Order: sequence, then structure tokens, then C-alpha cells
Amino acid sequence: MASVESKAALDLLVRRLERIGHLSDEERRAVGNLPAKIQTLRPRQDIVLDKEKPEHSCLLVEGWAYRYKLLGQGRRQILSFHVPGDMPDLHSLHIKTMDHSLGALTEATIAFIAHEALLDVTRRFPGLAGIMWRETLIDAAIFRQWIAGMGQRDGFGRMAHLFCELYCKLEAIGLAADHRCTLPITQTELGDALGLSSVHTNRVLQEMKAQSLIELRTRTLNITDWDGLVQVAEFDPSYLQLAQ
Amino acid sequence: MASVESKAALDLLVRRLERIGHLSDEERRAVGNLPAKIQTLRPRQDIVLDKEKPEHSCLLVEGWAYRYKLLGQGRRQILSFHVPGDMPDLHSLHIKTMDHSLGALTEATIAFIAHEALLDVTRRFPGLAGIMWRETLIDAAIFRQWIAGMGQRDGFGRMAHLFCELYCKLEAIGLAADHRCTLPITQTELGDALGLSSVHTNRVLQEMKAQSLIELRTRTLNITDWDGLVQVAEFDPSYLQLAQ
DNA sequence: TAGAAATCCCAACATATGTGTGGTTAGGAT
DNA sequence: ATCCTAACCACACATATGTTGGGATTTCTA
Repeated sequence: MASVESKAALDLLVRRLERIGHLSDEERRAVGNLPAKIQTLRPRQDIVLDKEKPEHSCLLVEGWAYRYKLLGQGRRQILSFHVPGDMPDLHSLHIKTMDHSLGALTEATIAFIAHEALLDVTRRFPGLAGIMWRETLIDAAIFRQWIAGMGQRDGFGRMAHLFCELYCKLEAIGLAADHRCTLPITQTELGDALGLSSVHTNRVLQEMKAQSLIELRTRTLNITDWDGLVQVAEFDPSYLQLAQ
Repeated sequence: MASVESKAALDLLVRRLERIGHLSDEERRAVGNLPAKIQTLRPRQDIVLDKEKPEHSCLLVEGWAYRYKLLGQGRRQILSFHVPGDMPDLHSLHIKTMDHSLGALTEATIAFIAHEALLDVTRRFPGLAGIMWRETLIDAAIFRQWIAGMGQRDGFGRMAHLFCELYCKLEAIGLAADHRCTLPITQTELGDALGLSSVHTNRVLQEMKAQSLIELRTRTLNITDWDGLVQVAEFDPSYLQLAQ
């Protein structure tokens, strides 16, 4: 019944949950038996749309995803970036109507898990419920950090902070090392995430290169001066809860 | 054992939780029996500080509270405002270390409830756990709205949006009506919440009065043109999940 | 491999917002 | 009543960021 891909996806989920708290054999089995429907998405393809009432939450298995809100006059605010292992719409378990949209940034593999099944698991295993709850709380901590950045940091500082954050998230799941990682985001998207125009985004990036903080070529970010970047970003990774 | 004040506080909590989902008699009793320690705070007195590891979460019984983050050079970002019935640090149930501070804005009455007791209740009653989880998810939805505002709206639009949001929250708990409410916030604090300087905050407020959208006198906000304010704010209250 | 379409980059100018400073008002304490 | 302080308000000027427009690369696709 369970395909090879869905087995792999649920394995990923188990590992992700275990990064946070210990799972009993029974809990591990319950997660492993969740019904997961695998799907492959094209770059920029939407997963869930604002105002919809999804019946599933998704686990990002491979590729990047992003959350965004559309406002009037074609304005778009990107709210977060997501990497494999994330469950970016877990919140729809308890808030029926989406208040934003979710899309794939790159080609991506997604596992859909029915709310019904997830709710059942959380009812039977309060420990699992707590771990998933915690995941959504970490998302909220990242939102708080973004608010503080948008309110108190200039474009340069915000960009630096975002790069630090993304690198740390990727390193934690083994997708980055040596202060180097892929960055499958256009400058326009970067701007929509930071509240900057694409022109200013480009200015800031040029300046960051000129200061030898980063190199950026063909979708690859190389942080050449990590300590310097951390300093201008005032970056403290503890809010990401990555340390175990 | 339970004081009169703590009974009243837990009654408030029960009513708040019931605004979201139905509680069984047993659940209602469990909440009513939570050990709550009542405390009265002076205006601007801190409740929990950044980096601390609280053992309690608090229920705001009376008065206003606010969440904030301090950054270098005396910069402060206010992350949210809270009104009676809110549990602004419920997240510390599953994230040990605070990533921001929490303080009373006005003179306030607070009920502290030990994490131990809250966790026990959530383990025994998955339904209650779900409702509390949902509370934290609504907070996150508000954060998203703030991010979108800071990234895509100018000072005027952000201010308008905040006024709409606060009025709706107050109206929902019976503390406001007729588009009129108290606003125990200085212009400096308003600016720290919106990412504006106090000078610009004042400019925006003047302009808002000049356009006959609001009146503002002695800590009282009177929204004289609700529809107009909603329009410039592009305000849609659904993210607050107030409708029942 | 060629053409088309994104994306990146840069310059000039416009505007929202910040900073510094100082004056005015209102409330609380003595 | 008077003083003291916090809050409010206003002006001038500085700066970060937005906008427009166009050219140069890169990437995609046929």
C-alpha cells in the first residue's frame, strides 16, 4: 500500500520530529503509518492558496517552498522560506482557512497527509502533538525575528540576517557546509521577502559583495566572511532552536 | 485554597477557550481547577524577560500587555499588544527559552499558571491542547499580517491597520464599541510597534486626524470614519478568527 | 545552437522616513 | 499654585529606499 516514496517521506518526518524530542517505538510506528500522498511540483507552482480550506497538510520532502501574501496593486510579501523536512502549513490543522498562499520555489517533492490522520495521531499521542505544536511555535519565533528586522534594521542588515538564517537552516539538515549553499531565489523574490524593491535589493547585494562578505554566482551563495556577516546582521541563531 | 481572584481569572480563561471550541464539563472543571497565582503589575513593569526560562505561563486578566525585543543601540521592536483573556507567553510551554520580553503596558492583573499543570491538562485533554495550540497559531497569523504590513505598507497604512486590529480585538471582548476605545500607548511605543520614529508617528497621526479618519484625545481613540480607515488599511479581520 | 524570455545590473531622479532640535502642553507631586 | 517630567507637536535638513527606464547577461526552450 505505502509506496517507496511515501516510506522515504515519512522516514524524513520521523527524523525531523526526533530532532526535537524522543519518540517511543509506538509513536514512531504511528508516524510511519500515516497515509502520505506524494506529489512532484514544478518551480513556482502553488501548493495551497489564500482563502482555501485545505484538508491536508504537507511535508516538504525535497526542494524549497515559500509562503506569501498578495496585497493590492500587485504587491507581494514573502513570509518565509522552507526547506526539506519542514511542514509549512501545519497550522491549517487548527485554523481552517488559509490567510496566505504556499508555493514551491524550485522543483519540489511534497507529501500530503490528511488532517484527519494527523489529528488522530495527535489525539492518541500527546507527545507527538507537543512536538508538532512546537514546530509551529518555532515558525512563530522566526516571524517575530522578521518583524524585528523589518522594523529596526535597514536593507543591508535584513539581507545579512536572512542569509545567516537560511544558511543555518540548510546546514542543520545537511544541505550546506563551509558557509556555502544554494540559493534558488531571484532578486525580486529576495526583495519581496525583505520589503525592498528589486533595484534596491540589487544595490544591497552589490555592496555586500564589495565588502567581501559574500559571493553570489549562479544560484549559489558563498559567505566569505561569516563572522562579519553575523556581526552586521546582529545574528543569534538561538531562535531557530537548531541546537539539540 | 483558590482565591476569589483566581476563580475569576480561570472563569475568564474558560470563557476565552469556549469562544473557540466547545468544552466538556470535565474539561471545564479541569481548567477551573488549574492553580493560578494572581499578581498586580504597575504600568511598564516587565513580566518575563528575553533569555529567561519561565516555569509559568500567564493569563492577562485585566489591563494591556505587550511583547517586545531589544536590539543594539537602544532600538526596540514591539511585536504585539495584548488584551484581557490573552495568554501571551503560552509558547513557553514548548519553547524553553524566551526570545523576547513581555511587559505590562498599563496597570495589569495577571494570573500565572505553572507549566507543569498546563502540560498535564493538555496531556489529559487533547481537545484543550488543540484549543491552546490554536491560540498560538492565531498569534502567528497576526505576526504574518504585521510582516506583510511592514514590508508592503507605508506608515500611514500600517497605523491604520493597527488601529483596525486593536479595535476589533477590544470589541470582541466587550471593551470597545461605537468605534471608540482606550489606547494606553504613547506615540513612541506606537512607533516602536510600526517601525517608525516617534516624529514620523506624530506626522502620520496628524495627517490621519486631518483626514477626519480618527480623533485621539487623552488615551482615547475614536475612529470617526471606520470604512475609510478599513479602506486605507486594506483591513480584513478574518485573520483574527474572531467570528464564531 | 539560436532565439526568446527572465534576470541582473546600473544611473538619475523622486519620495518616504529618520534625525536633531526646540517649543508647547498636560498630569502628578510637592 | 508651582515645579517637574513625560508626552506631544513642529520645523529643517539628511538619508534610505522607491521608481523609471534601459542595457547587459544569463537561462530556458525550441
